[in-house]
Amino acid sequence: MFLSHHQHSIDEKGRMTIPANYRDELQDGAYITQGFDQNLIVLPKAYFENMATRINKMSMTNPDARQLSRLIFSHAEEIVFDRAGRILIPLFLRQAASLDNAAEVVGAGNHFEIWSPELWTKQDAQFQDPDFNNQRYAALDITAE
Amino acid sequence: MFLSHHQHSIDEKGRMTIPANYRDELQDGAYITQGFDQNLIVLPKAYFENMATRINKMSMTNPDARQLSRLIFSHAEEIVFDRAGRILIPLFLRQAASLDNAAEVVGAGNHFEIWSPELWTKQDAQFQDPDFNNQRYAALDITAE
DNA sequence: GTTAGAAAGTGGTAAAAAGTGGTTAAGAGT
DNA sequence: ACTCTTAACCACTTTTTACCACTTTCTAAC
Repeated sequence: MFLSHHQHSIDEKGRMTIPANYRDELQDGAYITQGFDQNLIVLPKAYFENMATRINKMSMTNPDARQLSRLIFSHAEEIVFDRAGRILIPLFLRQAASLDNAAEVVGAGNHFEIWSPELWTKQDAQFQDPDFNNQRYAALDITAE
Repeated sequence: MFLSHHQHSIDEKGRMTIPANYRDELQDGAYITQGFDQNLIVLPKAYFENMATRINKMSMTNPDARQLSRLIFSHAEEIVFDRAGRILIPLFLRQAASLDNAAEVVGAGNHFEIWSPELWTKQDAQFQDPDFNNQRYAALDITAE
């Protein structure tokens, strides 16, 4: 499970360290692609393939389905680690997420996201607003059992 | 069951001792995350995973689901004890709860909370006011069975 | 009530791991 | 064959984690 969030640097080559405690879950392979909110998403292989299957099942006559398919697949790449636990983020993905020389790596349960620090700061600020949180949590109906 | 409350210190590294009689219930693992009232909450593993499963089932194409997922997972961490029974509270959580060098550890039944002493004092003062208690809880129904 | 023992809480230190920057080697393309 | 790009490797710095030792508080027995 991908939790917490960490700020890491991106060097001129586009290399970024993946948090050490995330790497185990990516052992069997992983993919990076464009997210829905001007961010990037990284998914373990099994999860990505599951998603791919579902998208492929959608009707090709549905314009939205075609768009979704393009968004995910044409921007996806398999992830490769170097010895120091870094991955190379392709230039087109860095541009898509407005990434420069730093990034926020954000856990999201079964996957994690990569944000530009500026955009993440805005996003995170919302989470400090109690009213906002109450509304979101209400959808969950948290109970002990 | 987590009962009573204790004031403990937080050192420069962010370490805080968990009350000895709380530790047994966290034996199988636990998570710390942001609470609703400018505090932190600590949940036993089963409780947290139950919630996580529900969130992960939601569709990634739903913007609200994505928000909720980020809110919960990016602010949560698994708890690890050192030999002295302490946990490390990450800086971003300490900031979210206005924690400095001391904290109030507050039992809440199936989980417990961590408060800044100042905020807890305010909260606690309300409980000493009979009128406040009477009005506030009238709508909630508590029966033996 | 006093004292001894044990447990809990706190502070500090050293070893290990994580993260970052740079350099060299390999390979593709011209 | 040469140049440019990419990827693997190496070395350093910083942070983190595990361990150790001390002080205080609590418990229990005398």
